[in-house]
Amino acid sequence: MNALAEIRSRFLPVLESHSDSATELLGMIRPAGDPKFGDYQANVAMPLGKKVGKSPRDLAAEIMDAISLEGLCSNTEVAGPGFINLTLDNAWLKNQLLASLADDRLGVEQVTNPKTYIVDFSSPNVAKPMHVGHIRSTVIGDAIAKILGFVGHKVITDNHVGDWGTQFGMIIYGYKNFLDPAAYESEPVGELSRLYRKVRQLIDYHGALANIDGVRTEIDTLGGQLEQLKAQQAATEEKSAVKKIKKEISATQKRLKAKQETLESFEKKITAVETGELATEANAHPEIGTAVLLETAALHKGDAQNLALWNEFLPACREDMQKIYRRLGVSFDHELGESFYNDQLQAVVDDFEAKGFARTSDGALCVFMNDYDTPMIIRKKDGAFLYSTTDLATIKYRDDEFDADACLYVVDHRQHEHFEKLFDAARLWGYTETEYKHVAFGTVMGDDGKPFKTRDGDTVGLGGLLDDAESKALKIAIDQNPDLSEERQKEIASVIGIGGLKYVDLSQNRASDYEFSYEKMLALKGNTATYLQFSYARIQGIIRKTGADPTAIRKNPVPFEFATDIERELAVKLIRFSEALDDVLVEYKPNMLCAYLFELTQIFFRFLEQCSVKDAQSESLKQSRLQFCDLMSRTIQTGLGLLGIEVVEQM
RNA sequence: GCCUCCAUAGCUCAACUGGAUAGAGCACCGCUCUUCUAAAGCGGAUGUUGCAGGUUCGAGUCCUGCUGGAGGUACCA
Repeated sequence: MNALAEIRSRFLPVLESHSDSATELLGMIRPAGDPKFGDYQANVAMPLGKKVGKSPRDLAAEIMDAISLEGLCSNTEVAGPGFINLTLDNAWLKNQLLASLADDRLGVEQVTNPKTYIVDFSSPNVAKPMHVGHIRSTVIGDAIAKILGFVGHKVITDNHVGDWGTQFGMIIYGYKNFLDPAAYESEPVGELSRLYRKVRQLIDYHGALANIDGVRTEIDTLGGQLEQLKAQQAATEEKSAVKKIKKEISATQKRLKAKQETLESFEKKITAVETGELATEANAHPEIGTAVLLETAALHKGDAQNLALWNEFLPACREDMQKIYRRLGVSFDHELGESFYNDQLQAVVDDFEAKGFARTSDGALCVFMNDYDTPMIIRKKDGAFLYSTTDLATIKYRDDEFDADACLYVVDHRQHEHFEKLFDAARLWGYTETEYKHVAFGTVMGDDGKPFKTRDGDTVGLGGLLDDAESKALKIAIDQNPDLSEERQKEIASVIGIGGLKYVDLSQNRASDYEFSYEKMLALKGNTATYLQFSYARIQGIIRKTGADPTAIRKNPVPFEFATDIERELAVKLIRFSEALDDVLVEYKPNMLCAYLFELTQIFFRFLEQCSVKDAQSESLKQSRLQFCDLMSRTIQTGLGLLGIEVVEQM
């Protein structure tokens, strides 16, 4: 049973007698901010007192007279301006612990009104090298899906793979012009990836070459403007005018800086090609940019050769992706990529046109919506469809097939506006029953404070990062467990290494951008998965050493004992597992569960320091502590499991 | 220009959506292993929550303005 929910349900009738918005007030009953105030606190009296014109303290007293917390709270007090502090009854707590001990679900009740959720996550582009930025959607989406499922919802996961985009035009062009047949024979994906990078580089080169003079001119112009503005500033005396000029100066400086950065990156791209081996090839393929677009267009129109190549490339690319997913332990119910929707796009566009939701503007078919300056384009003027079109088709397909109550898109926050438009368009189209939600997450930044990009050579790809995480964990695993077999050591290293990597993404508020740090990704100390996993392994050690049988512990429990304060503290935290899951689902924030597990583990390690199991003063206390250990190990295992992180018996 | 998000300890981040004295980890300095795994525990300090106002019993959180950063902004995804 969820203690918070139980307290709230006891408050509800009393609050209803004082206010019409009792349900809202329930949100003001929450875990106590400080243990000295008890376990929970109700902050309802302050706003309510104001509303009904009573002193909050009097009202709090009145509420407490009317309420029945019999058997649930042993102590209540009104404090400060009108806080109601609540302390759980120890007998009630012990009963809850016993109930959780006997329950596979650790006392977490299933929701009474299960819904169907589609969780759309990961969605990488195949055939493009994956980097560390791609891991975020995958682990966050996976965790949200698992948690939704655990609390009793029906969950359908779908990986909306990018398997139909321009990158295939590039690879096809590369295949036709630069293929190394031997390399392709022995390592097809590696060769395709090389072709992708090469074509990308040549396109960037020609793009830079074509635009660099323009950028130089712009820089000159901006520089001139800046001089003028500065002269103006010096000649102006009136305050508001000076302020205005200052603002323009700073805006101009900003633009100038941006242009200079562009210039630098152009220069880099040009030198990289001209001083390298690519120079002659660059000259031989001056029209590579348009050529690639033509290859892509041909593919989309069903050109036999390109389609055959695409069919040849795709399985290998997908298999390469699956290797990463297998290592991450992530799987999907569906992997309906963009190509899957290809033959449905025309119908979507026709429908929008027929119903008058879209009209042609500047040659493109556009959906105009009130809240936006720019329309959502669903067909380009060259007749090609876009991401938006595919997304609309996906909405329709999912509605036909799955009839979900909600659809969550776990995607980078840079696509915020795209999704706002998409959801509006979907509602316009008639999909008003489903709740669409963009579960956005922050960008992974490089150490320069700019979005993380794979730079050639000096950054590890995703696979390499996983290797490093495992090999670093392996060193410590060998050091710590010299007697274990090599196989076991490797298994431990994999669980610890991968778990640590995932935990970095999960433990942060998903909304924040975060700075990629190699050290942080591979850290095994502090607030990391390793810390949590270690508590589990410790418990397994205790169970081994004491010769206890976990099944027997659960089947024949003794009453829990609180011989020390820390045991009660641990008890309170353990029964809050269910609250932590609720907290995650309010805003789909897995870091709420990480924070819970971390705090729980901190308490647990203090418990271990203070409370010997083996040398407990009495047999009954020893049993009680074994029961704590069992509950703890299952809470960690389940909690980490919901985050997609495994545990090991020994480490 | 317009729109969205962000600014918290030296660093990386939390803060249960308006609650009581803003918390962790990292890094740094000590201490604790013949006693269930030291991948642990204990102790040590650091803050005008970017700036200026406002709203109220109460603001890191809400509103206004400013400064600084990131992203988006008609045919990329």
